[in-house]
Formats: sequence, C-alpha cells, structure tokens
Amino acid sequence: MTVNSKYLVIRNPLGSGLHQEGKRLTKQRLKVLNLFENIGPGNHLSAEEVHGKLIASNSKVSLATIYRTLRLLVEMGLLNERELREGGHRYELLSNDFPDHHHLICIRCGRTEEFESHKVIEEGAIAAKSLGFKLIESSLNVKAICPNCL
Amino acid sequence: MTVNSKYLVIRNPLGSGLHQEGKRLTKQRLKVLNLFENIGPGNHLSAEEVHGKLIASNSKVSLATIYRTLRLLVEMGLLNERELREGGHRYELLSNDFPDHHHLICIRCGRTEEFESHKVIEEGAIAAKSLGFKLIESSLNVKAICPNCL
DNA sequence: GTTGATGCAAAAACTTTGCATCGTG
DNA sequence: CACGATGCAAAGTTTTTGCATCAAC
Repeated sequence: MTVNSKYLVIRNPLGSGLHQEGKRLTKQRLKVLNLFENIGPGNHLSAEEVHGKLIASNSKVSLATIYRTLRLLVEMGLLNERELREGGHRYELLSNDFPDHHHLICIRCGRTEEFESHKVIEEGAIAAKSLGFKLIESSLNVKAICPNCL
Repeated sequence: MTVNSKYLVIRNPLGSGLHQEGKRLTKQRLKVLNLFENIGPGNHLSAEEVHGKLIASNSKVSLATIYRTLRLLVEMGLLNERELREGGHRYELLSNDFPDHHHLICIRCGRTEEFESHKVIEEGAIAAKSLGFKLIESSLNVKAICPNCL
C-alpha cells in the first residue's frame, strides 16, 4: 500500500452489502463481480465488453442486466466508473491493495499516460474527511498536449 | 493566480490558433466562445444547453455545429470537457485567472462539492513536465459517500 | 408466497455523419 | 473561387425502461 494507513478505506464484500439494503445476491451479480476479480484491479472494461466476456464463458446475462449491475456495484463502492477515451464508461475493480492511479491525457490525440502520487491521494483524503465523506477513490485527470501534437 | 508561476499556462486566443491550422473564424465559432466568456469560467454547460442559449439570443446555430465547435475548442485548449453527474459531457471556459478546481462526489446520491488544492495542481504540473507535455488543466475527482448516504 | 431481479425489445438520450449549400480567406 | 464550415436529416452509439416472467429470501 502506498498510502499512509490513516487514509485506508475498507471496501465491503458483496453479499452482506446487498442484504443490508433488501437487495438479492443473484447469479448474474456474482458473475459480473467475479469477472472483475479475475482480471484484477487496473483493468477497465466497458459494459459491452463485460457482456461479451460473460457470453464467451457460456454465461447468459443480458446487456440490460449488465448495465443495472454495474451501476449497483459502483454505488456499493466495489467498482469504479471512469471515462477514458471515447465509447462510453469503463469499469474497474476497486482494491485496497492496488493504489489509485492518475491520468495524463493529450487533448489532441488522446494519448494517455498513467502515474501515481501519494500527495494527490492525501489531498483527496483530506477533502473527504473535512466534509464528513467516507473516501472510496481518488483520481487526477491532467489535460495537456503531448510532445508529438505540440 | 493560486499556482506557482513556474506552472503558468498560456491559453491561446481563437483567431490566431485557427489560422495556424488552416481553419476559419466563423460567426458560429465566435458565438459559442462568446457565450462561454459571458458566463465566465467555473460554469459548465452541455451541448444542448449551449444550443438552447444561442437560440434564445436569436442566434441560429445548428446542434451539429455546436458539437463540432465544442470539440474544436477543447482541442485548442480554450474549453475544458468534463463529465459531472449524468447527461453527457459538460464544457467550461479555461482561464488563467480562474484556478483549477476539484470535485468530491458521492457515489450514491451524486452530491458534489468543489474544492481547491495547490498541491494537486503542482503534482499535475510535475507529471506533465516530466513527460514533456504542455499542461492545460488538472482536476481531481474524489469518489466518496456523503454523510447522508452513510 | 412476496417482492426484487431478469430478459427482451422498444425507446430514449447523446453524438456523429453524408451531402448539398454557404461563406471565409 | 477554392476549400473549409454549416445545416439538415438520417444514422450510429450508448444507456434506460416497461412489462411479463423468474427466482432469492
């Protein structure tokens, strides 16, 4: 873990979180979460890609359910939603063991570089704490123009 | 300016930037940029809202042109594109006099709080510089759960 | 057995594109 | 007056929704 332990966030497991809100643990929800756990944190998938991968592994889950499930998992703090490049939202597993990462993005060609920063994560944690929010994840997007496009 | 001067970014005016690339200064492009200058930095509009406001002021610009123009102005570094809440992209004026701002967002209800941070902006500037990018804008998105939703 | 979840197909929301015409440089 | 930009309408993408049926609790 690269972050000072006082900023640690505990992310809840699926079953207990669902029951607390009168929601149900279905095969479909498990399959979607398992898929993200198998590919690990740091890999992002679109709704369409999640659907494709599940179909490919002989799991029939409808695209509508994928969308409903992704939203649910985001609200539970298990997945993170972000928009990189074009083509809709992408989702990735949130994990205590994988540091939050940031993006440097060229506004001309879309070239994207990842980087990490303890200071940024601490600043996010301080902002959350000061307003009484429970921190889930921080990500800095830096818009810039890459050497090639300059 | 809240940022150390070594991180200052010069944002180019419209006319000269367009000519450099063989593009033309049209009434429509001026109207869109003027609209953002009139409402000032820190206010974000969707493509639909830009269209509505121009129509309301007796300027007939088609929605297709709005989309084409917004993309152009983003690539020129004059506007910033971001995704807050649902409902598509939103655009805001980039200004040297208005500090970059960050968002603390509740993943349950969407409640959003803005904050500023010198340290975050410096970290973004350092990341850009280290890879030879020209900095345009940095914004930190902090995902969290607000006190009401906890 | 209740009530929440799913699947399907239709619709909505957002954005892009082809093409004839217009207007800037 | 050439070539980039616009307007319009049509099409493309991504996401949501209504409703009958299914299945978790």
